[in-house]
Amino acid sequence: MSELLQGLNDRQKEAVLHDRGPLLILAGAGSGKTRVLTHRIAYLIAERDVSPYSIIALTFTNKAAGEMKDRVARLVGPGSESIWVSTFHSSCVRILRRFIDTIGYRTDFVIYDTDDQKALMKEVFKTLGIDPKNTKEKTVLSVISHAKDELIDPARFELEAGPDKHQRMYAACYKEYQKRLKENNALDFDDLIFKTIELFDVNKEALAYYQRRFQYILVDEYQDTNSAQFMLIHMLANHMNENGIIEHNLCVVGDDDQSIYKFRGANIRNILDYEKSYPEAKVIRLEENYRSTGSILDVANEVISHNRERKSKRLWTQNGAGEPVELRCYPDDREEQNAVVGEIAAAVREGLYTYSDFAILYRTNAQSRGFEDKLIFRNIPYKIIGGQSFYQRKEIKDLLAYLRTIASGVDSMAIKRIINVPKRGIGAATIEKLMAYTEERGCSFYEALCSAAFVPGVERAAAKIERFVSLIEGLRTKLEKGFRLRDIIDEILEATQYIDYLGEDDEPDKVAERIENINELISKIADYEDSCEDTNEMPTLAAFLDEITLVSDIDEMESDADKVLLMTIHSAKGLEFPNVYLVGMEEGVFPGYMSINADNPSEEIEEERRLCYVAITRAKEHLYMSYCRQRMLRGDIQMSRQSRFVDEIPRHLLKISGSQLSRKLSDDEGLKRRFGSSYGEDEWGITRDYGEPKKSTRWENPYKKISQTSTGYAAKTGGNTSLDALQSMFAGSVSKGISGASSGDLGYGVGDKVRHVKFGVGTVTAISKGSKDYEVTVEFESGVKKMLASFAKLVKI
DNA sequence: TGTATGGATATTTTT
DNA sequence: TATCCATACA
Repeated sequence: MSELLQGLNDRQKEAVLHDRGPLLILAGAGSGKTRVLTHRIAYLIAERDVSPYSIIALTFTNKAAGEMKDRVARLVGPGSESIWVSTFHSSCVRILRRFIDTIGYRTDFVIYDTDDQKALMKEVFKTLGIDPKNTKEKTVLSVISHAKDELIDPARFELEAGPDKHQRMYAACYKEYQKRLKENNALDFDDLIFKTIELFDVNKEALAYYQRRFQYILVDEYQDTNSAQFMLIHMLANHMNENGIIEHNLCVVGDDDQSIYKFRGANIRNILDYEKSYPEAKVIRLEENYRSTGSILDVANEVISHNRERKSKRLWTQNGAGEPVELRCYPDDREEQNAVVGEIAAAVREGLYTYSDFAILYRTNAQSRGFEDKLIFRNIPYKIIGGQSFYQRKEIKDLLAYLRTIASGVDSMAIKRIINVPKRGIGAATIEKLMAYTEERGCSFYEALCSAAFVPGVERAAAKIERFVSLIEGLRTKLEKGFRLRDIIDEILEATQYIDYLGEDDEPDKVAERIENINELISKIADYEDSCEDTNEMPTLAAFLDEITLVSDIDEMESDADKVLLMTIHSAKGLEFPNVYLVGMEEGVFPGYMSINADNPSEEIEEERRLCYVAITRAKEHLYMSYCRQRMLRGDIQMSRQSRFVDEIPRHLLKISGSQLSRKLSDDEGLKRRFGSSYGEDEWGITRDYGEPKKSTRWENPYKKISQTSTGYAAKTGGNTSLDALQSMFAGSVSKGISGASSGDLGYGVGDKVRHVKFGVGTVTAISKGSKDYEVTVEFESGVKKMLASFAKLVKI
């Protein structure tokens, strides 16, 4: 027997051994599907003489792709590099970089992220005279995105829009938006898939080339594919071999119970109807779970069994029952946060677990805040996944915009982002005029910049623009000369004095963090260049930019750090943790009120239930679910009831709070005092009275008050001690007021009496240096005013 | 050109 | 409650 089959169960073996033809693997959570996929690939190569070159494996995340690549490499050894293991999007980029010129784009196209899309849509609104008050860019963009998911192009959208006013407006936006993307030689994320299909439609040779090449296609997380991705896969799989037979060597792996991305266009019918698309398909169910205890799986099975639209399946394990799943009820969200964080602290203190053994999962990002406060307060290292990702940070986007500007000749979005960052005195009015010129001449924005001197109305800014253009040109020359990318970045920082610019506003704390981020970007660039050296590839700016626009937060998660992880359930998909706290199990939170009040509640609730199933099955050893009697929601206190998903779990499967909680926390006086020893024993009868929620407890984040007055200190990084926080905050407020008073050229200084045209006589209390002007604080009789020196026209008396 | 401020607005988000 | 945006002033 091949050693590739060792240690696999019968079902898994069957999946690995399956020869030709369509295969659907229904892989329950934790059933070892990555193992099956990687072993299948290895088996094809080792035992069936399939060339690595003719295998493609498609995933949704870089993380999944990376993992699979590593594991296949270990199994296959040299030669595994020629297997395409990548995300849908990167695969499409790769294809398009080679062939997109046949559908009218240049092969050096740029990829627009959400911010770029929004900015572009803003311009579309302006040209079409759409009032952004009545219509939001985001709404239109999501309409367009859904259209693209369904492969509806602007022309067809218009056709189908009919007489409906809104639809017609969307159609107009779609058309204009697409036109502008093309002018910028840009594609958005959805286009990457859409345009690949368009390419295959138009350019049959290209399609035939890839069909011939990819004899074996494997797709991970198949339940999350949308219609466009479905089409793409099926086009590729529709290859007729030399005997005139279409084999459909298409192996898809997925779990309909874990389909949680409907809102992003995922079409659950793709997996439910796989056998309809391919009647000859073989279906294999992987139901043995290697991750969780029996107790956890019992709960998961119970919850998901309430869904109607699903393929029947029941997870089981040889792991043994383990500890029962616990359910807790807390008087309010604050108590929930304290209890969870306190318990983690206690468990680590006792040496039972390390911080990284714990994950706190919630339905909405907003719920992370409270837990974060408590973690900071107790000085527990943590990491919040999601929210603002690294590449969305201002300083990173700015620098990337410089790189993009250098890389592309026609992408205007990037230029507009940085043309006045740091401030160069090129304002909105100037840009407006340049845009008009662009429109008139049919030239690109950059070309307009180059001939700024001839653009009507920008004479005054022309010199400044020229300086900007020569900066970019200089950088381009360096790039062409073969300078390393890391040196180019240094060059940019140097030439623009970017660090100084950052220092001008924001608290010192934030500035330090931003500089930290910039350093991280530089080391990422260096990493990229080094990795290219290893593989003998030419490091190009374009390739680097591709790589990072297609990366996400969770891809970057360092698994070695000992930190408590906090994330939404969506982000947790595919991950596992020894101990999971599933918090906020309340009607209105989870399932969210949006799904409860949706037009098609049953469908939406089923999706939420799948989400719940995903959350439960993340836990390996312990699962703690909790809910609150009342919670602060959008400003006011809301009463809430336990989630219907909790109702769906038979009582005997749950350990409902009780003694263990209070015993565990006996050294935590705060909790003990508040809850009493019998805290939480009465969840099901809502009898016990917890009294009025306390407005402020001793667990309240002590910085909160201060932070509001000192322009909002917010600890974003994990592991800050409270002392650090206080100190840096103090430093921040001090340096804000009195520094930089060396301003002799103003004709007055701190302590001088001055006269203002409108406010009369006052005393200067502070002067601080802005980008190119001084900010003067003056105490008038009518009150304290802050003003820019050049505007204030203050006269010393 | 920058900032202060009021008003609207508030799931989830692999790329 | 907090956050994001467009608009009004200095």
